[in-house]
Amino acid sequence: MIMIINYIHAQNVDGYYYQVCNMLRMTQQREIILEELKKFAGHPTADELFDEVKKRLSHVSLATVYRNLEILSGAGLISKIEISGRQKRFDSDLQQHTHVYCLSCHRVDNIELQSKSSIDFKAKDHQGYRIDGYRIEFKGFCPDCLTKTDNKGGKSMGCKKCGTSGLSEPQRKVLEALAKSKEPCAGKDIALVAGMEAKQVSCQITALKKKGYVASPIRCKYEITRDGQKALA
Amino acid sequence: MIMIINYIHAQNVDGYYYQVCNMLRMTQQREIILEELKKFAGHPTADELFDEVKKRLSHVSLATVYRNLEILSGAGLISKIEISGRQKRFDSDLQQHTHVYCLSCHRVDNIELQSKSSIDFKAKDHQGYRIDGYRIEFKGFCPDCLTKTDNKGGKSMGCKKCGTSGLSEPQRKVLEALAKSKEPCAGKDIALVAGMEAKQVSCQITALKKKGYVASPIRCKYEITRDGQKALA
DNA sequence: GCTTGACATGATAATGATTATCAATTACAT
DNA sequence: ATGTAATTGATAATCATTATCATGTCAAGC
Repeated sequence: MIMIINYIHAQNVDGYYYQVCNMLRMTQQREIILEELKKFAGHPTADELFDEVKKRLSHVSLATVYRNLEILSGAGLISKIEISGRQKRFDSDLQQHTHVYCLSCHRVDNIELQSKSSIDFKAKDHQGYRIDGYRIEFKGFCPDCLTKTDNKGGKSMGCKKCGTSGLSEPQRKVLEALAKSKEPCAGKDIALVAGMEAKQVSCQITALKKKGYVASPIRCKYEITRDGQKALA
Repeated sequence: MIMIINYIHAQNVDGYYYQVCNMLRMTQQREIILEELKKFAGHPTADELFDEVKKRLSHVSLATVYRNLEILSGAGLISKIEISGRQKRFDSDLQQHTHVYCLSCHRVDNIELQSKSSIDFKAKDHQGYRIDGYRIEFKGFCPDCLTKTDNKGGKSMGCKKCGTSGLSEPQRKVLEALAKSKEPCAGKDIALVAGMEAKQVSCQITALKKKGYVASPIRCKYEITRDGQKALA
C-alpha cells in the first residue's frame, strides 16, 4: 500500500519554489510500530516503543523506530508529544486532547477538562504567525511520585566509570567510612577512616547528600542514609 | 547575598524522610545570567544565552550556564520552557502567560489570549495526580518560516565527515556532475560524468533532494538547485 | 586569625537522545 | 528485465546536556 506524504520544499535555479512529494510505503515495520503504539498504555518514548516492537520483530533497529516515528508523525498518522525539553513521546490518538505531565518522573497521561472549560481559543494578535493549533497541558506530580517510595524521578545520568550504584571511588570510600560508624561523624573523622584529605571528603559528602546517600542530622556531622546503605550493597 | 533554596529529599537509616536545605549564593555569573535573560528578546536556549553571557564574562563555561539555568529555575527565579522535545528554553517572566511555537524553526514567542479566553482550568478527574498548574501553547509557523527564504528551519545535524557544506564525497561528485550540465539529466548520464555506479547515484540523488540541493523538473531527470550551487561553492 | 565547612567554577569527560551514512534489500514502474 | 525509488540494519556521528574533579571563594565557628 502506498500513501502520498511528506512534502520537501526545494528551490530550482530559477528561484521558483516547489514541493517534492514522495511515495511512502506501509512496510511491516511501520504496521507493527503503529499497532504497538495503539496498544501502549500511555505515551511512550522511542526507546520504550522499541522494546515492544522488538518482541515482534527481533531484527528491527532502534534507528528504524526513531526514523519511522518521525516519518509517521510528519505524515499525520500519529501525534508527536513534545512536553519535555529533552525527550519526545508519541501518541496514536490524533484527536485534540489534554495531557498531564509529571514534573518528577516525566510521565505523561491523558486528562479531561471539565466540560465548561472546553472552548476554542484564539490568540489576540498573531504577530505574523500562522497559527495551526494549540495545546493545553497540566503539570504536577503523578501518584507514584507523590508517595515517593524508592522512585527518584526520571532518568538521571550516572557515570559508567562509577559502576551501577552511581558511586565514584572516592564516594564509595566516604560511604564505607560512614557505614562503619554507629554515630554521626565529622568530616575529619571520616577523612581519618577513609584515608583521604578532609577537603576531598567534604566535596564527596556534598555530592552524596545530593544523591540522598548521606544526611546531616547535626550540623557538621554526617551519617549514611538507607539509600546510601543500599548503594553500597 | 545568600538565599535559601533547593530542598533535596532524603531518608535516614531510621526510615524518616526529611529535607536537606542548602544555601545558594548570588555569584557574579548568576547575576549576569539573570540580567542577560531579562534583556534577551525572546526565550533563549542555554547555548544562545551563553553567547551573550560570554561577551561580559570571557572565562565563563557553558557548563556553568547550563548548571545555573537549572538551579535558578529550580529556585523559582526564572521559568523553564519545555515546548520542544529536544531542547529547553528559559524565560525571565515568571507570570503565567501563553507562548507560540514555530513548528519549523522551533522559535518561541509570547502571545496573548483574547480576553474572553482567559479562564481558569480544572481537570475533570485528577487520576491521582497533584496538579500544580497548566500551560497553553499555540503552534504554527513564524513570519520568517512563512516566507521561507533561505531558512531551512531548526538545526539539523550535519556530518562533520562531509565538511561545512553538509555533502559527503559521493554527493559532491553527483552535484558537480549536475552543475556541469545545462539541462536536466537522467541518473545514467550523471553516473557517466561522475564515474559512479548508477545505483549509487540514485541513492545520492535521493539524499540531495531531501537536502534541497537537487530537483526533478521532469520525472527521472534531475537538475541542481540554487541551494545546491551554493553548497558547491 | 586560623581552621573547617560549604557552595561554585572551569575544563573536560561522559551520557542520553537522536540523526546521518552507506551498502544492501525490497518493491514499483516501464 | 531494467531502471528508479523507498526502506532497512548496523553503526558512526552529533547535539544537548550532565557528571567529575581539583581548585577557588566565602561564611561560620572556635
